[in-house]
Amino acid sequence: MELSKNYLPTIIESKWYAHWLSKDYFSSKPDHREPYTIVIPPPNVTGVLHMGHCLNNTIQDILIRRARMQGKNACWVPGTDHASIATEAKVVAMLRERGIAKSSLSRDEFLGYAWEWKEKYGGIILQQLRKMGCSLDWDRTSFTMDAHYYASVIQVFNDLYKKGHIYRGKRMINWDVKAKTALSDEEVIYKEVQSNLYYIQYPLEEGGTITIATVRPETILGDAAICVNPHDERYKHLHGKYAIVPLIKRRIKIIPDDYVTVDFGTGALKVTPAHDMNDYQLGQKYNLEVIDTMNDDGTLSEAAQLYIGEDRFAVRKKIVSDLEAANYIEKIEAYTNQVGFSERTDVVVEPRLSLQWWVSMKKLSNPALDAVMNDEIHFHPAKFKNLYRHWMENIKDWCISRQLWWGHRIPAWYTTDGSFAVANNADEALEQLKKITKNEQLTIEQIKQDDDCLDTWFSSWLWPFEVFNGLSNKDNEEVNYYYPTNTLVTAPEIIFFWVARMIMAGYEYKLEKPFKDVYFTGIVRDKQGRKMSKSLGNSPDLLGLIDQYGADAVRFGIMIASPAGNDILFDESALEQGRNFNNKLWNALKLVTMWKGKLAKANSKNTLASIDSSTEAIAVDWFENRLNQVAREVDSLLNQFKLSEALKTLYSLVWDDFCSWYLEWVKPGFEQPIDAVVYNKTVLFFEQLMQLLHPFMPFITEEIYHLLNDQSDDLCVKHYFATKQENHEILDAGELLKRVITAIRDARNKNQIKPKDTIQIYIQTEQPIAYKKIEAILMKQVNAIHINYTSEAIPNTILVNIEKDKFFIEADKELDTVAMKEGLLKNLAYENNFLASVIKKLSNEKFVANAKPEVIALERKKQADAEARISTIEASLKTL
RNA sequence: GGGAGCAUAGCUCAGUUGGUUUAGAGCAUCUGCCUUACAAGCAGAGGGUCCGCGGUUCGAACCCGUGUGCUCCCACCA
Repeated sequence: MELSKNYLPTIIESKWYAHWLSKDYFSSKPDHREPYTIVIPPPNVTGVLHMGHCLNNTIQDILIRRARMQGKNACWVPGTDHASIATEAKVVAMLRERGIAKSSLSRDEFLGYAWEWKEKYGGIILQQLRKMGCSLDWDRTSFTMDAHYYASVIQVFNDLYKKGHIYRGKRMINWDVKAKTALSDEEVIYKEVQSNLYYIQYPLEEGGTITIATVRPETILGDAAICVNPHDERYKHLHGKYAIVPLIKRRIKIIPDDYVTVDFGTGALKVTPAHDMNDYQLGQKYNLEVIDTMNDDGTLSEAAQLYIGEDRFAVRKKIVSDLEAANYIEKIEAYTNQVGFSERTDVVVEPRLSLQWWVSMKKLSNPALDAVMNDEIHFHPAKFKNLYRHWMENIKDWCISRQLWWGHRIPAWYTTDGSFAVANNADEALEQLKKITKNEQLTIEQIKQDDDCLDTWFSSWLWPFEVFNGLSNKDNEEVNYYYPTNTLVTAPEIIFFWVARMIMAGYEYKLEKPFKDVYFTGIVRDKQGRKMSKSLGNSPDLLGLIDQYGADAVRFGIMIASPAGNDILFDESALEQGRNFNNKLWNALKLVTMWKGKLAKANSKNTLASIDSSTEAIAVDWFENRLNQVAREVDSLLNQFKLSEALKTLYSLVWDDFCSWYLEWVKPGFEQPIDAVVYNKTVLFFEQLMQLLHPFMPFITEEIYHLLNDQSDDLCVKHYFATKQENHEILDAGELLKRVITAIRDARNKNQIKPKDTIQIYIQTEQPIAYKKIEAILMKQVNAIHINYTSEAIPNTILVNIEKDKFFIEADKELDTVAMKEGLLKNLAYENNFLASVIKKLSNEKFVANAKPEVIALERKKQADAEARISTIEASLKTL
């Protein structure tokens, strides 16, 4: 079969993915084997694949494919998250385009549209994962609003309520005025903003004024007090006196409290309990009136008295000009401050007082904190333990209600008089409410379920067990087999949102950790180090990249640049490197398959020792040892989750050791046959390399595996070969050969001997046997026609020193003795300096007295070796 | 404001308990090659005050202190 000039991934990739699926290789059932389980961090059902997913899922696929090849029962569970805020926002936007307002729909009608949308677009990201080669068990595809999942969420809510961990309370919360919903603290992103600091004079009741500074002048309509520091001499005479709020003329008290900083602004703070977290706390302390001047959409309410129904930012402008007109503004300063924005809708968050559902975290968090601190759950890299501890030790209650329709509806029912009951369904709630209200006549029509939904994370924290129906069908065979899962791969950004909470839910509901290892990936940034984001437009089109470079190249590119826990700077040139690597493999395949037609008959013994030329025996022996050595290294790196390093190591093994050295060493001369034993060994090595690489680059490795040898099995499920302990003598012999070849090639280069010009080599050595063995390879690799041995220097030749041995290169060429001398002198200077530093060390009595014997022995050897090299160089200089 | 982390070649990073490290790799750069697998390639080379300063030690890229610069997390002083 004719192989294409370059590797063409597209057809090959879809061919193998379809083949693997048809063989059911990715599906897993409990059996006698050791399980290896990963649950995917479920992407938003609205999501499309971006670089973060690419990194994250490539890592998971590497781990899963490796486990599969280790003979474990690998199970990688796919799925999506209903992502309440994000999805609801998309559906609302879609409806708006069709000219439908959400407010014109009933809840059921809206949910109808939402499900329709989910069915149509919800699977896109899962299809995209197939393109990347991800070996997920598609039969297990889960969704956080599947019927059993929904039921479990409701059950957990009921259970935590019964245990007293869930309560309903009025609190200051972060309010998203666009989505009209509460946000948890984690969903607020603070950004630096250029604001103004307005200095506003409030008239004092007894005459005169007091000036306060604020960035939010529109909130003065809700002012309930002015607060000053008790020790501030400027205001001591005003404690307990009254000031008048401009424009609306409300009378407010001046109170002292340590909270106020003397040297900020004017040292006087206006207190607006309804619209600021800290002011609210002051309000509680001094029993101040809470005047909520804002509606849920960010417009001003009746309570504001002025500008009713107008937007908060419009009002800010208006009130400033009105205050200026009435001479209340003393001055306006430019001021940079941090303002909270909604993570989902990017509007300025409004602190707002509201009645919400909460989870009390303290008790739930204790076992989860311990599990990570005593390494029952391992974090990779471990530095995230600190971060985790800090958050867990200062954990605050979790606001879980969201004013949305898309999600798990809060299972609480209310009567018109405000009584409520938490239950699994309306009927149960009715029974409870009859008792609570002591009204046996209460009917189901008279009670109403809470309109709100639960925070998305309140469902995703059950993911590691509920994908196996672990709560809805307790202790079933599957959950018992697969749980706890092995590795969670996720971004450090969601360590609190999700990781911490899964650990809590795991201990609460399974009495067991949800996973053994957590691998935190870095954040994918662009070349300039900026985070990839839609608004910056710096996220590349992943599917476009896969089309352009191939999935294997994309996987390679993203992995080669991503050390564990460090951010990765994404650069398309890494994908080029990946593509080039694929091409290199492809060309090596072309070379080896070319040999197939030209096999020399293997002799009867068919063993390496029988190969008539010792040349190939050495090459084969060396590479076999090298391959086994690296296979062990890679295994150890992967055990430590050093995936990037493992890939780099394999890359170098394939490119340098296999292609640049080994294949060149065994390559037969033009039109010459290759020994069958060598050929078979070479094919075996190539297969083993493909095995090692398969988890990283599944497609090309599978293709090459089949093209090499027409195998009936598939690499995807083939178990790893057993590695052998490497022989260091053989490895050293290989290294020596490489060194000699490189040094002679360098000498050829420096003396401008054309590649086609042949040379003769004279070796002066005490160990000719070592070189006899490698003569043939050496000649081939440096284009020498003869290798001779000599006991004395050969005049008019180029000299190369390797340790104590000398190589005299005879070429049909004028020699540049000046340059050679310069080179030798440079070398000599280096060696002399080195020797001096060693001697200095050895002549230090304290060193000899204190250092370990093996360290001293080593220094002595360094000295002897350096001295030998120096005398060799000196001798060479004399011959010039 | 509180905390964590990082600083090694032009770039991205390795460098295990301090001693085969006057420091390695990939990419980029330079030189020579269209050598029958591969120019998306081959061969070779150059490139570093291990952020500054001080200390511990026989010995420091590594440990300690300090300064500088960067990144992230938490808090959110109006």
